[in-house]
Amino acid sequence: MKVFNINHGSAIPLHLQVEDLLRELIKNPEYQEGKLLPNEVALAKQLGISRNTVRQATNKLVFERLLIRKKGVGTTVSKDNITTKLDKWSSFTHEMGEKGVTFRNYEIGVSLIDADDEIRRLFNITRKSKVVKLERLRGLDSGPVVLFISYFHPRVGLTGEEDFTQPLYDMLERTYHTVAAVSKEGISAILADKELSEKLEIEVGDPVLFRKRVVCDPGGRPIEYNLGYYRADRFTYTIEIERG
Amino acid sequence: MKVFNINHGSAIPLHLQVEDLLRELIKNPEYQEGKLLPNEVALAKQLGISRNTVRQATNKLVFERLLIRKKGVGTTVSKDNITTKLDKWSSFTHEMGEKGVTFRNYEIGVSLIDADDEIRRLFNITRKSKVVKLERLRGLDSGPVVLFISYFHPRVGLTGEEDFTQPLYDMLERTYHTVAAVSKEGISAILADKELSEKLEIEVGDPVLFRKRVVCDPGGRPIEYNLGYYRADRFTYTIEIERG
DNA sequence: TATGTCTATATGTTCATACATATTCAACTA
DNA sequence: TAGTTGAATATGTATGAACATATAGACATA
Repeated sequence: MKVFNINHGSAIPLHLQVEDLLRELIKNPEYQEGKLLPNEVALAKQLGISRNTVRQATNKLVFERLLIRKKGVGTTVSKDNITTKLDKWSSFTHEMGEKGVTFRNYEIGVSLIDADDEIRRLFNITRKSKVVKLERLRGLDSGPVVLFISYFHPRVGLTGEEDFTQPLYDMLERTYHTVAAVSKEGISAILADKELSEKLEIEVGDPVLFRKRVVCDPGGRPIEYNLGYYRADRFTYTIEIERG
Repeated sequence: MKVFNINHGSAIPLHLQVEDLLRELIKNPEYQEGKLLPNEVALAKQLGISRNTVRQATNKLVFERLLIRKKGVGTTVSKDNITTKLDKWSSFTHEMGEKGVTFRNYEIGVSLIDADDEIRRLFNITRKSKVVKLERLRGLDSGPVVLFISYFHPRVGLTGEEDFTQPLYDMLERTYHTVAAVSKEGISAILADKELSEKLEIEVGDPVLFRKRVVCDPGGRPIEYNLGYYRADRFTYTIEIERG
């Protein structure tokens, strides 16, 4: 059993040390399953610090909704499922990285295809144009969570040779000097068909959160058409909105 | 010039009162333009409370990135908080009205119920509190589109006698002088159960877009918990996002 | 069987206090 | 003039203490 300790003389403030310690501690399965954390007074005593300092540390985690405190009961780990914020519009890789969740690619496929009607209209391109289609299945260790299908405007000049393991929009910016600026999204619910059910490892007819996204450059011209199919049991879209 | 005051005897904790006060204060143009807020010690003295309590209030705003504290300098309002006006945030009636679609109520039910655990936790109320539950089935001439279920914090003082045919948030503002300011949403996909299928006039197992929404007052305290069940075949959630 | 009451427990709130440290700016110095 | 020093100021960190209040469980009561 690993023992956590606090260094009073360190340059690192105590509450930050405690915060880190707690972040490690709550990875323990028993806490993930809902067991109460050591209470504040005991924790303070055990670490040789004051209760206020413990609270200063837990405050941050409570704010992040990682911990839930209940008066008269105790403190537990929040068991919210994976969420993402729409307000910080960013690539999925980033969102996941921020939360300390390990996200990885299951499958990546790149191909050069003929644009269908919808895509031609969106990108305003001619009948004969080819577009790059990027298919990514992403998820956690426990299994796939989302299937992304992206189509890119020929203007970005993708060849199909790119490294798509890095965060997507970073790559676009760095490599193509294209700054993604505006995104339009539509969210809907659908049922999994055979192909989706196989890829997402669910049953045919299971609910899937379907998200369309059009990413435009600063001039408002579409550069990417992105379809996202999320396993509804593992993913919730979270939005925080402030009124002007 | 409006004077802000703190009520020591109130049931509302001091730090929440200070938080509200600051949220109002920083709307002042001079602070929006970068002027330093009154320093913590002065603020505490002026309000007749301790510096710790002032910090407890500002901590929250700092965490929300509304305020920026700089050691040795002072505290200012964050400038880039303009970021994501996911504006368009408005009641469903408005959204539809803007689109020129005639929306009407199919069914409205109001009842006074005992709060369950989730609602008690959200509203931070005691076991015995009753809350108003508002159920609205809305749609077009062609049939229902969405089932709304709302729970209101006792603080808004609903009695069940209200006229719920008018746009909801307008009514709240006009009638209760409560300005809904922040909304948190989670969107997910579910399958229709028997009750849902009957109300929305679909089949059991059809996909339904499920949206949870927490509406808070300017102090960040929840005033409404709103569940929306949308027929996926008739409704798509649309979001437009601009990057800061 | 309910219902109510008490109690131990854990978090919630608030205060007074002390010292650490980053920033600014003015005064001093090479 | 350029650079250093030092005081004033503001936030950052940390402690100890006290009382408030919600919760769960044990116990007693109708």
